[in-house]
Amino acid sequence: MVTIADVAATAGVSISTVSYVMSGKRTISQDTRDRVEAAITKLGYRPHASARSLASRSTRVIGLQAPLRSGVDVHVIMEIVSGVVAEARANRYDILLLTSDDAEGLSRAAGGSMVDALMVLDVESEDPRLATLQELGTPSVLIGLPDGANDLVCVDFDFEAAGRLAAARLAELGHTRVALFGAPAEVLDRHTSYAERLNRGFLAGCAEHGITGSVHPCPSSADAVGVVDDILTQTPEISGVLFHNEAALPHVAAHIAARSPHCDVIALSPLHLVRDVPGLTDTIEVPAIEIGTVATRAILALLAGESVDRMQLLPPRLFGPTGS
Amino acid sequence: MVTIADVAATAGVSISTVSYVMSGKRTISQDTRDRVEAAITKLGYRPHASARSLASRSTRVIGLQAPLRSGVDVHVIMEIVSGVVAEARANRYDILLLTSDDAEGLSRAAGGSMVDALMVLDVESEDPRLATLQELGTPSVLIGLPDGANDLVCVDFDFEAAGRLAAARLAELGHTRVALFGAPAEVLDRHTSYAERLNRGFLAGCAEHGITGSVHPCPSSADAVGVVDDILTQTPEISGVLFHNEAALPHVAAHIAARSPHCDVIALSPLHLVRDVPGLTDTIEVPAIEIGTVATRAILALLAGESVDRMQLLPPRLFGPTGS
DNA sequence: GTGAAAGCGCTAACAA
DNA sequence: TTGTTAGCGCTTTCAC
Repeated sequence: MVTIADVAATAGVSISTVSYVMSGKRTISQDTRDRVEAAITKLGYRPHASARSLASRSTRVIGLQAPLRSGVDVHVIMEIVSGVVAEARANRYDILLLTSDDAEGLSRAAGGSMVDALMVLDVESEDPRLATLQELGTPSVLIGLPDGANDLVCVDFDFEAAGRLAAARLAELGHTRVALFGAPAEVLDRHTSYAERLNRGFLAGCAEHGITGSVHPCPSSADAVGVVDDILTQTPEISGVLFHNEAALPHVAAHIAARSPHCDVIALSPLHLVRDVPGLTDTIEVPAIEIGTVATRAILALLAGESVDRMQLLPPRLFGPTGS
Repeated sequence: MVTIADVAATAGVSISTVSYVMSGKRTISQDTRDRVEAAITKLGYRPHASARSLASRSTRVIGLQAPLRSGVDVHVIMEIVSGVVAEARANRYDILLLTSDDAEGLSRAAGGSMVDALMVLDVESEDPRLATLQELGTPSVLIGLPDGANDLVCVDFDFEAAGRLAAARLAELGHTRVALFGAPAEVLDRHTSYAERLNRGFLAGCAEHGITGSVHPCPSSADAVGVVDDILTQTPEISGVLFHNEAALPHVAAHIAARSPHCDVIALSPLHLVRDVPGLTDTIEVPAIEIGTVATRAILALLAGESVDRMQLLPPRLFGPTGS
């Protein structure tokens, strides 16, 4: 293994000079810098991450607790994760994946000094991990919006505003009886924050516009077609729908278009997933990659000791069938 | 921060004794052991991961390069990853997520001693990362099956056998003209190993049973319906289909059942994704979690210096509509 | 059965 | 502008 001492010897300088060339924390003469960099390249030197983090008390690793649970939208999780990884790497951070979605995984990573910061996805309204995060004192960012006061930084899509926006749009289209088909029952049972906020916003938006709205859980499987069909049959007045379940959308979209051609359907989804889905009136984008990017920037800001907004909600945007 | 010295002082023993209590590499008297463990608990001691790995020359971290690319089946990737994480954690290993799917990410992680081993998903037939892995000399396992000789350990589902099995089953059902709707064109263009193997096995199976088979790329979007429809219209003799595109399956399944009720459809998919999809004759399971588990066991075996099969292909299993 | 002490490879004072 | 050196917190020889 090539060590900093090898580089120093090859370049004919001391090891601290090599260290300072790499960190840029000291001014180095051009000549010295050149020789050191040449030696680094020649030897293929890579600093030993553990040695570095032991000495510098910083790992340049962010712990990411992403759930691989059922019912949660895999595409969205994947995109958030890829946004996180990309932004982290762009700032020379790596990602340690913690999927056991319990608090112990968080303490293990932080307590063992494996990470400089923690990011937690899919936060529930009353999430037991929050207390752990507070105690740990490790810089942390949540993706999601738990209830109650806490001084953790939260980043999320503004699902409540999205619900309102959809209701407003459906009212504008002239509908007076509308419905939200949303997360599967198991997600609501866990009190997943985003699902509850979307429901709340949608109903509030309906009230504001004097129209009647209802919300219905929707399974992610092919069963969704039957569920949706039943409800549209039972309540034939429903003429506008907000649909938020990426997994079920392909099953359902064509079906609604066929059975109720005059029904307007707004999808809440990452745009690329609905690009070719027929029968959609509009789409409200879930900016999944951006959520990951913004959350990561928040972590980087915390690590840099900068002040960070305790809550950052990305506003919804409405796109027509051909793109805004 | 609590260090091993604090524990030693509290327990009234030396630092090395604490270390040996934790590692179990030395026999310790019951009394000493009790006092040390009490001190560890009392102080909430967690060994510093970097210090440990610097001294022991082992990180207990596995680098996982998982693509978050388009066209690749997200559910399957997610399940493989969750299988990997679960098995790794069960053996006290953590996962460092490397998504930039280039060779540089691998050298960075291995060269910087951030990981003890590497795992690479979604290997292509001629994958530029293989040369890097060979040079690095880091214990590595591929999920996928590249062409050509290499001494890397490969784990995958036996897509070729699955193709054969599907062809045999369709022949058994009496069909003489069958088709495989498979991966999107962009996946084939990248020469992704599994797609090519599936095609090969399917066509070979058809030949073996004296029936005519054809293979067709299939987009993952809602467009799939049109593509499939066109082909079934152009070639009305097709009466049996093997379908391998999880994303498109929900769009297409009901459509085929409706337009061609006598057409048998076999899905190649993780079982839980097809549980409620109507109109499927059979399903060949893609055991995604198991792939992750088996691949991780292979890495653990390599790390333990045990001998490992250079190629481990998980055999396909056929399930009827109600399960096996 | 236990302790003392020499590193592991790096960073960052402190010195020059 | 550069070098010397004391740690960072642990593992593991060597010694008792």
